[in-house]
Amino acid sequence: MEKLLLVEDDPTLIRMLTSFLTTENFQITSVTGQKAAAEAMEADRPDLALVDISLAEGNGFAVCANTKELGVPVIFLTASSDEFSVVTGLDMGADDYISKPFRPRELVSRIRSVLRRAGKRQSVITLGDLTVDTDKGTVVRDSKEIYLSALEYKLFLVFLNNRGQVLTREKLLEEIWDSAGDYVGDNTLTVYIKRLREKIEQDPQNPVYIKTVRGLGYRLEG
Amino acid sequence: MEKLLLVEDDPTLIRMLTSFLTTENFQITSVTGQKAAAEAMEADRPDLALVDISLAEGNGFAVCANTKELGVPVIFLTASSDEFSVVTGLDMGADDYISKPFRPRELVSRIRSVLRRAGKRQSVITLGDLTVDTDKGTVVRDSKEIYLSALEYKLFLVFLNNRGQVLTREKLLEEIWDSAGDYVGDNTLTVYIKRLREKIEQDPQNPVYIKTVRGLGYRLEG
DNA sequence: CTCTAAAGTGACAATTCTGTAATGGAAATT
DNA sequence: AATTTCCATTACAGAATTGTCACTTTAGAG
Repeated sequence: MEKLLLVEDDPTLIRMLTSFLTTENFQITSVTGQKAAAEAMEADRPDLALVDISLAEGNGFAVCANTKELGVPVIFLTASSDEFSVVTGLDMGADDYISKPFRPRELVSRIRSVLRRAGKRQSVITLGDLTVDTDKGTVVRDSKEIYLSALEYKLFLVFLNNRGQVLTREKLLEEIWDSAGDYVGDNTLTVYIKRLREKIEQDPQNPVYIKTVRGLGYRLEG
Repeated sequence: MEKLLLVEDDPTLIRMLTSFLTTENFQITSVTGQKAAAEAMEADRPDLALVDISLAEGNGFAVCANTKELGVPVIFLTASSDEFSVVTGLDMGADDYISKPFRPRELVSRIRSVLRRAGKRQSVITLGDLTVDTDKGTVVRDSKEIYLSALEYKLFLVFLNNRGQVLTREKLLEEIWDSAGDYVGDNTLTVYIKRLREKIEQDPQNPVYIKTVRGLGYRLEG
């Protein structure tokens, strides 16, 4: 069941949308104003945000910038089919756009369409002088390919998909030696970190990418 | 420079759009009717298709189904903001939708927005009893993971990203032993195909996924 | 400062990967 | 039917991966 965040001022519209979208099996949280939106975004981590452009406090575009950072897709709601808003919104990276008054069925279609696309990810990820192409399974440093073994590559992907977050040793062991549970020794991971650093870091002794967070685990700087 | 395919009956609109989109640095090919669209799709491999729903011969939805198979994103053009068309179009997997009359600037914004998203790919690919998660770097068969070596995995990715197409031995050698050129022997590839088949096929002697096309190369059935 | 827990390192066998060569078999051509 | 060509298979060494151990270093707490 998908969580939607509705950022809207008009109480009537909030009531209508909440009621309708609930029957369509979405879970709705609604907030008013830009600040509340930012907070809810952090706390709730919705799967998609519906944002009214014409907010009293702050404007919808600011909310959009915020959601883009967190990787949450956005659909804009706007009062008129104002070309300026459409162009600005889409160029900012909004995922879709619907102008009031809209038919509920159309809104649901657009929501589903955006959610479908949200399951996709950029196949090329860049990080400093590193470029990972998950489409080809390659890692390039300084425009020449470096060879990672199967497990080193998997380990690196775990970091890439959790950039900026601290990953505990347990979590990493689970992710990579999954089926085996904790059969492999705890130190094995340490050794893999070392090996990975030796391949991706300029100076493995002073890692820039994979930082160790003593007592907690490791974190990939993004 | 991106290639667009315009599928449209109205000559006036064709002329207008071609002229305008050319100044926006797109390369336009325009066709009339569903059959011509299918042919151009194969021959031209456009980056995006603009499809008018109300075609005289065949209808736009049929064209959409075709483009989806080839992985080409679609934007629908429609005469009126007819809710039925929007809902049907989006539920079919159209990437966007714009109703006539539209402002040229808005169309360009939508095109750019769709092209931006098109660079993304599904991170989970399913093929019969196989599931590849390019986000985790894993391959699962029958709900249990199978281990592919780094090169086997890369080889498999090349096939997955070119499903249904015959890949010559040369092309495959280039893709995987790239930097080395043709240093590795020709037979090496044959051996890798065998190894890959042994891991992903139920009956490696009678492959279901990786078919050999005698004299040409190999093809992954999709 | 000293001690201790946590993380890093180097070295090691066992296993697997990687590329090649030699051989065998099937499809197309003559 | 014989021959050629292309692909499949098997076998095999050298190289790399994988997991573990014993040991050193480092960071932080007392």
